[in-house]
Amino acid sequence: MNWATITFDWNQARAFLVTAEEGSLTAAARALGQTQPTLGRQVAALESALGVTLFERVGKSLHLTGSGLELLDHVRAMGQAAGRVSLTASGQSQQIEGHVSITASDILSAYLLPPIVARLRQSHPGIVVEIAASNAIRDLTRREADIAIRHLRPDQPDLIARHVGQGSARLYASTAYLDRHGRPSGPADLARMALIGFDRDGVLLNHLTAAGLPIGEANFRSCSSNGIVAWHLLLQGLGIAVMPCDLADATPGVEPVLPDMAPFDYPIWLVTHRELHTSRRIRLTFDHLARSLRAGAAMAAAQVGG
Amino acid sequence: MNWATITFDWNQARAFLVTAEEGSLTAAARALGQTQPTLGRQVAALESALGVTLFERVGKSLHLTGSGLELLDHVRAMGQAAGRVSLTASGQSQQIEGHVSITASDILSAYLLPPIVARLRQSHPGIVVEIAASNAIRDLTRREADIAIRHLRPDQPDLIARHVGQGSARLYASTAYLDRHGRPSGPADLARMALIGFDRDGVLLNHLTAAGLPIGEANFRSCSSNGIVAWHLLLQGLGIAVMPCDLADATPGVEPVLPDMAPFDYPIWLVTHRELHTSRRIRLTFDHLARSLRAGAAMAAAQVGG
DNA sequence: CCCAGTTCATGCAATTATGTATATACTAAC
DNA sequence: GTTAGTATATACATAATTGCATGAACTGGG
Repeated sequence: MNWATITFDWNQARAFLVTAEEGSLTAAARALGQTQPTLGRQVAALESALGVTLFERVGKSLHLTGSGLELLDHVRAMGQAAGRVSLTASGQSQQIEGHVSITASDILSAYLLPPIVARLRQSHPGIVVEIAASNAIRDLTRREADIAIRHLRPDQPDLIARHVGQGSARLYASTAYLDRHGRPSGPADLARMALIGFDRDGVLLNHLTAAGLPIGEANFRSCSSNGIVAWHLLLQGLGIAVMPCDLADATPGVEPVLPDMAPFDYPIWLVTHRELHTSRRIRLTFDHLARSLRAGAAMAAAQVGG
Repeated sequence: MNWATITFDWNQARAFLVTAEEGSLTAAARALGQTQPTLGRQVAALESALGVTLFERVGKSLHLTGSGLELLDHVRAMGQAAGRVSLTASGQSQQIEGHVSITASDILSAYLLPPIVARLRQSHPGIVVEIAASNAIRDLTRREADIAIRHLRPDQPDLIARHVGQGSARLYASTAYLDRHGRPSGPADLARMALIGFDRDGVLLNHLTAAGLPIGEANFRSCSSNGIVAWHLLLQGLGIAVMPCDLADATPGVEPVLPDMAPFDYPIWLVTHRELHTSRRIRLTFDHLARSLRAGAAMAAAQVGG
């Protein structure tokens, strides 16, 4: 191998990659945790080292040149390989100390995970947990998180999934709202009531009409893709929403709507990347989450049953 | 993309790659033009950053751990992508100033290229030429040289080849040797004479017996894979060797053996990588070599014919 | 036209990495 | 056992890189 050809500065290549992908030096600096002057100098140094103009400086913004576009392909390949290095390294790392990122829906993140993480950090203070609360599904194969809590069984072969239990959800509203608008005695009464939705694309609507509820788009008077916002809309008496039983049942001033209706059951899956499951630190977190969620789901099931 | 995962130091990754491939920090430092302490610190820093032990320090030598082996695959992919970056960059570079490496057989390198390179450097002082004299075929796809002079038409599709003429070779010996051992009057007389070979694998022998010469392994009394050494063995009167006509005919004290025999003709191909042919600097060198070699071959052909 | 909001470039101080020289440890051969 | 050869670790002075603060230039909106 002719090593002389790869003696350009690889960190400068990374600077170029992130700058090109993010669109500006400032954004790249944000993404990499460096500063804009540093990135600017690194890209300039790479241009000088390779003898190629990568960006055209047209005042404010940087525009990729044709040469830059050609090079970007290969630098992107470097980046993907670097990602695999990082993934494999995390998997191989047998240290307990270190960073673990968990992604889950915002409601789960806010109301279920904190006590679980607290116990984990008590028993293993070296583990630094980052919770990425998001209702968008993070791509574990792109390393957007180490562990994900999902409600669908993942089908990608390079992911490991464990079914840790069943969650239940029902229709809830605040006592104030029900006092004002009356408590529905059967599904038919819902037609005239206000519902709080999660999104605009009607997934929730389809789900509810499939359960035989006589509602339409007009029933959704407010909505938020953020589950916690939806929860607070409910608390403020803006209407009826589907909420996890264990959260709603434990909240004073909130009561189930149509309590005799069967709850919606959803599975809880714990998912991680196959490579990461060999990491002691991540496996430990994974197992702790599995135990805690299983216990929590059992407790919630007991609550619902009782 | 989650850039946070690739924020480990990529130069440290390169240090690990070259150290693992070369087998020691010292060798890696040699290969990269750095020093052993630097490489040692970079590898150690990478181990610390990734939380993985890459090498086991058993006294003198470093042994890759299992984790290191796993990671090496992906770091190697980074290196290959880096090589493509470098290749593409050289191709995209429109600068005349810069480095061009040429590989050719040692005889060609020593006796034919220097005046050609001298003229090139006179007209374009910014071009720094490196001549890699080697009878081993360098791999242009691995960027072991920018331009190669070959005697076989290359068949790889990503290489560009131009046929720049025909070279001629004959059997030669020093006048001193022929005075001592007599001048053969026909091919049959060669059986008792000393030949100078290029290598041990008999390629030359096959070539000569195919031409109808009655010789065997026993005729090769001396040999060197280095063509210049073989040439000096000839000059010292150690026997008969196949040599390019334009070199031998221009050397006093050297005369052809069996001058009526048809010369061995071999093609001269100029080869470069498809990517590099878009580079102004390399294309200029390529064209200069093509012109010069074509003229040289024509001149030599005229010499042989006359 | 001006102004807020961004973005890239530059000067300077502090940090960080690098090379030189040297010490130490191991292997192989006589 | 001893010695030459080779490899990795450490101390310190030097060189390079980084971040901060600031300036300059462009975009879009009122």
